[in-house]
Amino acid sequence: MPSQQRPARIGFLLSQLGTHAAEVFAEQIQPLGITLSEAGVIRILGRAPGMTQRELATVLGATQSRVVALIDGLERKRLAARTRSTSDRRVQQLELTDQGRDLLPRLRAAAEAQEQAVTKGLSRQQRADLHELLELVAAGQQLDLDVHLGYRRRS
Amino acid sequence: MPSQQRPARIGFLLSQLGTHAAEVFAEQIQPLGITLSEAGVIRILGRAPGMTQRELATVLGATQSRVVALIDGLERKRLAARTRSTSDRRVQQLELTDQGRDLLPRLRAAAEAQEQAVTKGLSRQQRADLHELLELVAAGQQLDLDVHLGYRRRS
DNA sequence: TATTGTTATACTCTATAACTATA
DNA sequence: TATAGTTATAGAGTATAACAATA
Repeated sequence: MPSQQRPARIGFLLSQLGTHAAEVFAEQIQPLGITLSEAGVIRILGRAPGMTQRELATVLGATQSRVVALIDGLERKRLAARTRSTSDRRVQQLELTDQGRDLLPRLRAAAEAQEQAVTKGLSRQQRADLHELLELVAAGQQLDLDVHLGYRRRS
Repeated sequence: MPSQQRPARIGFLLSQLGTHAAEVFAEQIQPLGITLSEAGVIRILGRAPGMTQRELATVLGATQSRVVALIDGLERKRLAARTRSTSDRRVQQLELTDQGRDLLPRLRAAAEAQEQAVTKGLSRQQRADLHELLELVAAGQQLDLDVHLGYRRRS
């Protein structure tokens, strides 16, 4: 029997299960040779090719210098590429390479595997209920579900 | 309309809402002058005074050197104290100071405020359902609900 | 020899600010 | 002047490994 005196709160459970879910996903993508942050960028660029670095920074909630480092890494891995915009030569437009695009289905498969692992032991109905309630919580928090915030967690 | 093509999965929602919940809690404790990690340590020491550094490392899933830094910080803030064990002088036993113990009710209040903020917009019944489902997920993942894992999230 | 804690060191993620090239 | 991106630098948090004191 642990020393827990009262039942864990929803906020605490969310925080802990969220960390756990991210760890499970990180394990799934580990064979792909990319980090969680990189996976997030690849997913975003897969959906919105041609995005500028500043736009990506806004979507991620990250600084521009962080985006520079992130794209540097993806370029080194030949997964993304920068192109100077012809209309405004200050701007870098971002694209996935063919190799980067090849990762998209593998990221979806990893997400599916994570989903199975995390909801292990829940019935189909329980999964549906949980999904609905989490969407409801997200709606109440005005969160943009299109963005992965995991890496922004602070100490 | 965002570019989301399919509904967010439970794993993704958990990860994102978990980060958000942690951020909300971090805001709540910010006036207390402690970090999330420190709040976790204070909570643990409040429940299990006399714990050794190695035990704390195990509970946190952190390294011993991380615990050294963590306790150094709490000692500097006069919130925790080390005492050499008389039976085994290699061991440091950890205690909260009076000042550290004074934080316990304030941490509980912060957790309560977080809970209200995160579950805003849910009915009493929906909160109960969500709580039950999250406990079920946690049980399936063999997580120790006594420990805050947030700071272990990797990139 | 083994264990507890500590220190030294390094790597990643993050942020701020100074800098460049363009506009 | 203002903006997009870059570089330099610094501060957390994390990990590993070498070390000191004690068992």
